[in-house]
Amino acid sequence: MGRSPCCEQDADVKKGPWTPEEDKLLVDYIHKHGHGSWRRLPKLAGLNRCGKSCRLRWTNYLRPDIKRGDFTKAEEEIIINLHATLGNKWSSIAGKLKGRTDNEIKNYWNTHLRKKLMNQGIDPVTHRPRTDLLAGIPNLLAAAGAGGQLPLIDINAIKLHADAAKFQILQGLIRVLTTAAGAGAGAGGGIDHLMTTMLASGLLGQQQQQQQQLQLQQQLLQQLDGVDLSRFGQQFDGSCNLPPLYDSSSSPAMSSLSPDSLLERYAGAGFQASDVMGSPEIVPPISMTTTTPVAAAPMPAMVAADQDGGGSGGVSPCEQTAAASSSTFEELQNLNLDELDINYERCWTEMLLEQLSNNASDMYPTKNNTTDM
DNA sequence: AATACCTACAACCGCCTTTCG
DNA sequence: TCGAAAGGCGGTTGTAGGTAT
Repeated sequence: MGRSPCCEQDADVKKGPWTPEEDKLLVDYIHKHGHGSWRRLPKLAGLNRCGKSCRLRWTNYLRPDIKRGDFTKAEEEIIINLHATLGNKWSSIAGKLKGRTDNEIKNYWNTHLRKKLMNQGIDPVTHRPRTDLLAGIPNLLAAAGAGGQLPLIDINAIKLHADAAKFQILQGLIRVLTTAAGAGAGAGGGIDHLMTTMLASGLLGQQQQQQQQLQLQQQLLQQLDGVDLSRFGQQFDGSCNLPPLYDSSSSPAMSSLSPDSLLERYAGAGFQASDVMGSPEIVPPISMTTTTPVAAAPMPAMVAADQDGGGSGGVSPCEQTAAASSSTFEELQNLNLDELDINYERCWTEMLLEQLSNNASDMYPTKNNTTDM
């Protein structure tokens, strides 16, 4: 049994935006007498408002120590770091940012930071890389099986989604390094600055844990050394405009693919991906009859499967042609993200391949997914 | 110019915890 | 110790201003 609202008994109290006159009455009264009992304050101050409304107006807007204006980069970093630890404990977060109210931080999170993280490929709830880009694939394939007629699947779009998922994992890590490096230039480097920020924000207890994570990020940075990231045509804080997985405008002859062949193509063949990342348009679907693969580097999960003796039992076509291929994604794929001891439960390739193979084997249980292209 | 839609933010609501007689 | 009042908190809503059609 909850308490009744503080002003329920007085239906005549004013609601809505405060006028400058009301603000002045409230400020003048508090400067003279202090707020005392909030419930009694409105009557004493000559305001037709409920005490709770007066308290909120004072604490969120009129208090003299409130800092107005845009959030700084450093404040953003602190909010993001604290949110990763504390969750939606806005008042606790506000306690670490002088002059900012919980309400202001909450609003800023909901309107700016949440979207910013999403665009960077980071789940704003878990603060880990988003996996939702892969989430639609099982439904897609299930729909193909249930309907009896295979959908129009833009294979290049699937490839693009998968690459974007991987790319966003990189973005998440790179973001930490690049933003910290920019803010802390000349003061001992990005990592040092990040540590300083964390110390300042009261996260001393988390330091060692974070340091371990930073070491992993440094490993990544070493692997990125020499890769010209500007070639990918993406801003690290920008969003990826991904094409739909279905291309409804395509003719069936152009793009109908069984889950089997989809799996084969995705896992074994590789694609000419050099144009994909920089271009927002849908790449024309690959025809079923033009199957000459232009291989990118082998995906680690598939190489591992080959080594286990399953599948082709030998060198895959993509490995045979990898040396001659020229893909924008080669450099990223060669990063061997999967071998990094990153604290993600599963890498993107495992998730994608598992989803694809589960659906394929459900629909075609006896078929063997060998690459024979 | 009118309308619809979107975004940001102030304010409100309802529940929970703390305080106090 | 108990219950009501007061304060605190997080989620949600309302609204003003900006932008697109």
